[in-house]
Amino acid sequence: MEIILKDKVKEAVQKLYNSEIQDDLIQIQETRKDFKGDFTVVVFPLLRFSKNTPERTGETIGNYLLENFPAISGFNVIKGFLNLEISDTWWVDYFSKLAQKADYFEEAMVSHPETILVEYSSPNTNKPLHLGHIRNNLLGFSLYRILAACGHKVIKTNIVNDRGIHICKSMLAWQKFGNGETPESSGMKGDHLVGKYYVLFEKEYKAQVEKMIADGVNENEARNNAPMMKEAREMLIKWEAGEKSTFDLWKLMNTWVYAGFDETYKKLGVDFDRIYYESETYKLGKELVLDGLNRKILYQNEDSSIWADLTAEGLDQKLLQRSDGTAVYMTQDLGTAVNRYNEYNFSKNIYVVGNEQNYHFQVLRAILKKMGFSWADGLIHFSYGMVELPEGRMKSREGTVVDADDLISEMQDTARDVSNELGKLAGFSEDEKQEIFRKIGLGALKYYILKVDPKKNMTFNPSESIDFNGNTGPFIQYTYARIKSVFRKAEQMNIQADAHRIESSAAGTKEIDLIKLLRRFPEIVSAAATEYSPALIANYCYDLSKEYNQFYHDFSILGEENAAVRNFRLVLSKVTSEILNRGMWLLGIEMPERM
RNA sequence: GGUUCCGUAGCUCAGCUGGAUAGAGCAACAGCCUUCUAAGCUGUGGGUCCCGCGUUCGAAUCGCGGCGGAAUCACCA
Repeated sequence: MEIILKDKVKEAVQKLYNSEIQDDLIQIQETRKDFKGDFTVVVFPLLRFSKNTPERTGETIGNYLLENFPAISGFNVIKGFLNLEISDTWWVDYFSKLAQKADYFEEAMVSHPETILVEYSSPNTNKPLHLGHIRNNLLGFSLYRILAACGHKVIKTNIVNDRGIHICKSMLAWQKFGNGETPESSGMKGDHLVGKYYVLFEKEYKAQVEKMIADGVNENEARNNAPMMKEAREMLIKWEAGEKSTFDLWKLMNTWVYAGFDETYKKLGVDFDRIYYESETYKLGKELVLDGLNRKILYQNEDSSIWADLTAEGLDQKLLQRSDGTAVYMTQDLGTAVNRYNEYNFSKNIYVVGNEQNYHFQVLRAILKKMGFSWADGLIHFSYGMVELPEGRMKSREGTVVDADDLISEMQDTARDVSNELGKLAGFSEDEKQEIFRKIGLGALKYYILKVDPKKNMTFNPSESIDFNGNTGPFIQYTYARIKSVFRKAEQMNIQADAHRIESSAAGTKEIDLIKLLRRFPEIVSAAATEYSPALIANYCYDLSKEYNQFYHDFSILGEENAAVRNFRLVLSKVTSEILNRGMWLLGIEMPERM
């Protein structure tokens, strides 16, 4: 509609003032709620053509449109704003087409689909997943769904950081203090068990450093030479050399961790198309580094460590290979990026990684470009903010890290308690109830996290996150469940929603308000895809739910005597529920039929 | 110190490429269940959009300069 109006205004200016005018001078927007009308033309930019006051110009253009454009049924001018009223017939006609559409994503489809890799999760195998990872996983998965809904070919990738000195730390601690403990023997989830030994390492290491400092060693030296750290470094060298016992232990502990991760991913409802392991890509990274050295793009120190000089790019010197010949994080990432490009020939490779690594990705891209890979421009760091607690940052040392598994089960427990308290779901089987509680608990958690702008740091307030009122996932789920309930009743009464038989006389202003919101869905999806922001969809779904709830409250649907009006409201309800369902689907949130 | 990001109600957050009187939720208070689900709806109170300057018909939005906060600048990942 906006596009048609734009053309019409353009035509009006041309006819009335005899001037050709650029498109961007014509601004059409939805009229604010407190004014009469549907669309507003901002006339200020047009004054230079009319050479007249804003009011007179508005009047003149308004009159022209009224006479030459049947969809317009009236207008008013307030200050410099020309408010156009669109006839109900036009709206109803528009809605009728929308309601008969099978695919609500159609208009959001891009004309040139791309191959896009979305890298997310990227866990370390030495720690279980926590709240921060949840944000990562939810954002990544949702981004995948949004891009795919727009028609792109999207591949979900997950690179597992399964090598490096940090892995050796938990292995070393397990060797020293583990006494052969396994997930089976301890009853612990594998990732939690390995995490336990990582913490043990840090504790022991810290104690050694402190002791050395107390004995007069300076801090840096103590950190470097503490026995635990030395042993870990030796282990890494052994591992890179492929020494069998080290390698076997590594493999064993990895299987524990992966089993643990899979369980958590499954609960969260996320998955991957292609999993990479750094243990498989770091060698390519090392080759690249050597190649770069040969081509004099990189340089070597006397201690034989290899560096990139990025001062010309406004960055620093960056280490790419240690003096002992082992790879660092950056080396691995160089390898993975090249590996992926060779495999998929992607146009974009989106990394969902926290903003603490902004610098890392700047450097990664700079090095790749220096090496001559022009596709490095397609590497996009989707940088999201930290999750903080009301008391501040999560600190593992203080035990304030919110564990992903615990959080998920707590949310479901709360869903159960609230539901029972409200006396809902009587007469359902225990399994059915569990399934509903699962959807609500997860819905609350996911929505709470996804509704905020990804790039901002966010506060995770536990008591707020389990609130099911207001701008929350369960509120939207509730709206949906309510509509479903209407349709269950309608079926009993043998009433159907018939999108082919919508009569324009049945529309009121409240209905048209809802239609206006519904029509924005494709636009929101496109915006979410280009701005990488699931939050846009979340907030849209909330607005729509709120609008519908008011509608629901104001009108009787099934009790309505007039069949045409009843049908109109039913169709409206139907479309609302479908769009809510799809919107939430893009966020990875499931909708319960009842709650 | 360099780089990046953030600063909107007591709290958590919206506010699209500049547009009319800045919006929700939570918290507080007051109402609404014989009806299609009250996890809802209605109302009241609550603002120096961090500060200043600039750009222009018009700035929470754009630019510059401050102030405040976060992250990062490791032979950690």
